[in-house]
Amino acid sequence: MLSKKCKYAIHALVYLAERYQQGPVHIQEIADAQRIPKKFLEAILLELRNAKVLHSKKGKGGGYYLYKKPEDVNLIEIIRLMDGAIAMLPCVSLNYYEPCEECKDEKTCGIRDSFLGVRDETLRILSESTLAKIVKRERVLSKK
Amino acid sequence: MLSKKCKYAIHALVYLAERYQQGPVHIQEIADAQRIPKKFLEAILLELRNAKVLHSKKGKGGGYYLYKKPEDVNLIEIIRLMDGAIAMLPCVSLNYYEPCEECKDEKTCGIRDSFLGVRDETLRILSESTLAKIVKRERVLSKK
DNA sequence: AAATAGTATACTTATTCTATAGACTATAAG
DNA sequence: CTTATAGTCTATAGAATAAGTATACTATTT
Repeated sequence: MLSKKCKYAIHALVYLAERYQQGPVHIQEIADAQRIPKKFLEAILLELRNAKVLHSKKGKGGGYYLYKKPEDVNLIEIIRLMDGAIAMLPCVSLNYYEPCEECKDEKTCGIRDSFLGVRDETLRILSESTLAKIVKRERVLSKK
Repeated sequence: MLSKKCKYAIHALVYLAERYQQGPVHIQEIADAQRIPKKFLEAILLELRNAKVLHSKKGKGGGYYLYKKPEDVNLIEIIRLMDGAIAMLPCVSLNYYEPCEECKDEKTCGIRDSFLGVRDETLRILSESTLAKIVKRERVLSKK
């Protein structure tokens, strides 16, 4: 399961993607709209800013705004930033690889293969899921 | 990531699957072979026994043994028993469904779809991964 | 009867998650 | 140039969960 932090991040980013290129959005507005504790949201947006996904503008009329294009931010990137590894086992993780303590020999491990498959499919689906696609999908769904 | 408990369970079950229909295996033997703390393993095997995956025999010469056939136990079942939901969001979980607190309206949520896809693929791959297949795979791999 | 081995409950410890507090810094506007 | 606004940063507190341990009990086999 994704952490709350990660879910908050996704919702905040979708919110900002809906307002892409419409100027900075005040953090309090995002917190209110998405019902996210403001201080918690601050920490999240700060991380996203350090990862160059967002930019911020200080002072009156300031706030956060999407730096990358909505079609260039996908769910994989967000999840990795917030929750870390995507894989269900450390030994099949691309970015957070670690040998399994439990395994004697990775090469003859019959368990790995299944989880490699899961990781590949997860990666495929979630990297195709960009903020642009999510916003588009919401617009289509809400018009029905 | 899977919990240690879940990884231990998988390894213990694979160990028992390798010894299917060869009589009960003493818990200490499994603990030693897989380097699992014995007391922790007891709790795990007990749960698997209550779920009718394993049976046990008490007294001298007793131990645990696979009750279901190795081809009828898959990774999905084990993970569900040990860690709960497979899905990354509660609102796309089959067995542990809960509405998302974060969402206003599930029907117009653009995020859900992606995670539905991930869940389906994960389910497909892991339900095909039976203990029998894992054991077979290990035998093939170790002969190379 | 004695040894073996599984069953059950309770508890500890460590870690992570979620959330909050408060002081600080930069910017815009008057 | 002052004041209000709004983001930045560090620290920390409380709750929940995970991982492992201790102890007592019950059932079975020989």
